[in-house]
Amino acid sequence: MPTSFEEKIYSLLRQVPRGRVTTYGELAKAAKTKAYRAVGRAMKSNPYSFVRMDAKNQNDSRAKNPYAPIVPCHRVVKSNGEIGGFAHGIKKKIEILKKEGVIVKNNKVVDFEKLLFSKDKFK
DNA sequence: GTCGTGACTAGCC
DNA sequence: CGGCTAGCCACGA
Repeated sequence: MPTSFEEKIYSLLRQVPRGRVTTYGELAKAAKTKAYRAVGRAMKSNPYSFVRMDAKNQNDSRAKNPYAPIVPCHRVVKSNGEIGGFAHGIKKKIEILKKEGVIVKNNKVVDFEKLLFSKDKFK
């Protein structure tokens, strides 16, 4: 079970559309906390981060995109645009992002500032 | 209750 | 650019 803190982070993170990215810092601010690190921690320990590689139910909208975790933790990057970490491996994270239209070069998001989903865009 | 750990950040050298 | 430091916070042992 996610804690209330994690719930908050996840609900915020789910607002990030595909093709966009956000940062640990932005999430923290949006959640009105300074727990940058705790945000990262929530990612690695969240039970919903698992990527569905094999959606059986084709009616499931998530089935169209094999990389559709309930919580899109791959859309979270570091504040300077670098990729950061990922439970399934940095490489995989980059792949997924690329699939969604986010180009990553030298471990950094291209046009990071443009793609950034800043805190005032959260509800 | 305390302690260590970390997918972080910002500042300094 | 790389490396180190001090803050930061939640969580599990």
